[in-house]
Amino acid sequence: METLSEVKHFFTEGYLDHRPGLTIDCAIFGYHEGVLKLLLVKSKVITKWCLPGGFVRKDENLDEAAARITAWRTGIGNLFLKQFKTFGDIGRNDHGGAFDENKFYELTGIKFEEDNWLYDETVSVGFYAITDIVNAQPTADFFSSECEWFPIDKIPNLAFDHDEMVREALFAMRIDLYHFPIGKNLLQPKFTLKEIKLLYEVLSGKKLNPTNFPNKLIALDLISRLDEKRNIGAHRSPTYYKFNEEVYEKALTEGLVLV
Amino acid sequence: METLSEVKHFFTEGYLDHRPGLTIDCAIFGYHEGVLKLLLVKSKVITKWCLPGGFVRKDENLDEAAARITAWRTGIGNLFLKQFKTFGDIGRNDHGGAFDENKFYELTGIKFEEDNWLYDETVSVGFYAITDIVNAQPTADFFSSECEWFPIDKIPNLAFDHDEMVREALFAMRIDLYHFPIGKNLLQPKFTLKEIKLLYEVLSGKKLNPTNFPNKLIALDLISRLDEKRNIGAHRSPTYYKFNEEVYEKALTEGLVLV
DNA sequence: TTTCATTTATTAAAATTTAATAAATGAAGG
DNA sequence: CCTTCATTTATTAAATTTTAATAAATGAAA
Repeated sequence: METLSEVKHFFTEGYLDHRPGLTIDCAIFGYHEGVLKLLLVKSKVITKWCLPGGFVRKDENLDEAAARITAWRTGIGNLFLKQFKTFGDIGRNDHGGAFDENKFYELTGIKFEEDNWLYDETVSVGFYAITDIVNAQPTADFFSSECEWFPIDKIPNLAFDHDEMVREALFAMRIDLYHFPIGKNLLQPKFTLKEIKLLYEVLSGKKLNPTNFPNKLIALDLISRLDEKRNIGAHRSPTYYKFNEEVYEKALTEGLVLV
Repeated sequence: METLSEVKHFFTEGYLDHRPGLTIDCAIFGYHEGVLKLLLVKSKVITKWCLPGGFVRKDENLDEAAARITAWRTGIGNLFLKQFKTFGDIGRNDHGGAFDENKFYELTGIKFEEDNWLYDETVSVGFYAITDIVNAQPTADFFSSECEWFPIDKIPNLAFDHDEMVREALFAMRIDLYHFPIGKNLLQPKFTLKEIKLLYEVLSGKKLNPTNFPNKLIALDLISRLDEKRNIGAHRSPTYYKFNEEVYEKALTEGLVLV
C-alpha cells in the first residue's frame, strides 16, 4: 500500500478481496559475509517493530501470498521460502497498546470502528526466507516509515506475538539446515569451501569442522570441485566449488540428511 | 457431535462459537509391534475416507483444538502432537462430488443453503500425532459411520486435500524423528534395544544398524540400561532399557540431533 | 541329554572423523 | 631483490566411530 486511497480502500472494504482472519508473517533472514540479519518493519502507527506481513488475498494461495510479501519487501523474487508454523492463539491480535489510534486518524482521516474487519481474530501463517543482503532492497510503504536489517542477536522486542514467531522461525530454519540444501542465492556461483562452511556456521550458530563438513557436502554430491582457484592475496589459493543443480533441486523437494 | 440436535445447532449456528474458516486436521499415526497405521474416518455423507478434524472453537487455541480432536477420536489424552503444515489453497473446500447432499438431508432434515457458513473457504492447520494402537479406542460419531486404522501402505484415496496432508505429515514426522525423542507412549516403560530399533525402523521406513543405532540413543543419554533382563523364551535374554525422563523432556522442547 | 535355531553381546575389522603437519602464497621488512 | 613471516589450504597421520563378524546365551525340540 503506497497511496492514501489504497489504504482507505483496504481499511473500509479490504474484506471484499482479502480472506478475513487470515494473515501471513515472514521472518526474512539476510546473509552477507558471515553476518545473519533479520528484516523488520516499523509502522508509523505501531510503536514496536514487526515482522513484514499482511492479509492473504482471496485469489491467492498461502505460498503465493508469502512470495508476494517477501518480493515486495526485498525486491527479490524466487527466494528460499518455507512455511514453518501457524499462530492462532486467542487474543494474539491484541496489540497491547502498541497501536496508536490517534496517529492513525491523523495520517488517514479514518476512525477505527469496533466492528472493523481488521479487529477480527486472525490466524497467521509464518514463513521464513533466506536471502543475500546485498541483492535485497528493503522497501517501506505508506505505513511503514522504516524497513531495516537487524543482526540476529540484536533484535528488539517486537509487537504482537512476533517475538515468538522469530524464535520459532530460527528454530525451524536450523532444523531445516539438516534436511534441505541452502546457499544457491547466498553464495557466488563459484565459492570456496571456507565460504560455504562460514555460511552454515552463521546460519546454524555452531562451529563446524573445516575439512569434515565440506566433505559431507561433497559426499552427498551437493557440491563439486572446479579446476579453478581463487586468488586471495597473501595466502594459499583455495579451489573453487559449485553446486550440482540437479542434486540440489532434487534435495529441495525430497529432503536429505546432512550431519 | 453425537446427537441430532447438536448437529443441527452446529450447522445453523456453529459460526457463533467456532472460528469461521479455521479448521484442524489430524494425521493420527498408530504403532504396534512393528506396524504403522493411520486413523481414518468415514462419514455417512462423504463418499471418501477423511482425516479426523473439525472447526476450532472461539475459546481455544490451535493446540487445544488438536488435542481435543485427537483425544475424542482415540480416547487418549496427552499424546505426542505436532503441528506440521497449514493448508490454504483456494478451492480446497471443494469436495469434488464427494459430499452427498441428499444423504445429508435424509439424516438431518437440514437443507444446505449456498450461504451456509460451512461453505466458506477454510484454512486447515495440520497436526500429526503418534499413539499406541492397543491403548486407543477409535470412536465414531453422528456422521462418521466408521473410524478405522489403515496400514500406512494401504491408505485409500482421501477426500479434499487429505492425500497431500498425509504425505506431508509423514514427511514432517520422519524429519522430526531426527530432532525429537519419540517412544515414551509407544513402548513399555522397560524395553529392549531391539524393540526401540524396530519402532524407529517402522516410523522412519528405513533399516537401522542393530548395535550402532541404540548406541546413539545411549550416547545422547536418552535411554539407559537397567539391571534386568527379559525372558523371551528360547533365546539369549536381552537387557532392559528405560527412557531418561529429564533428558527426554528437555529434548522435546529444545530438540536434538540424532543421526 | 544333546543338538539346534535364534537372539544378544562382545570383539575385531573397516571406515570415518578429527587433529596435526606440510605446502602455498604474496606482503612486509631488511 | 631476497628472506622472513603470517595466514590460508591441502595432505597426512592419529583417534574415534561405525560396521561386520564372532561368540555366548537360552530354551525348544530331537
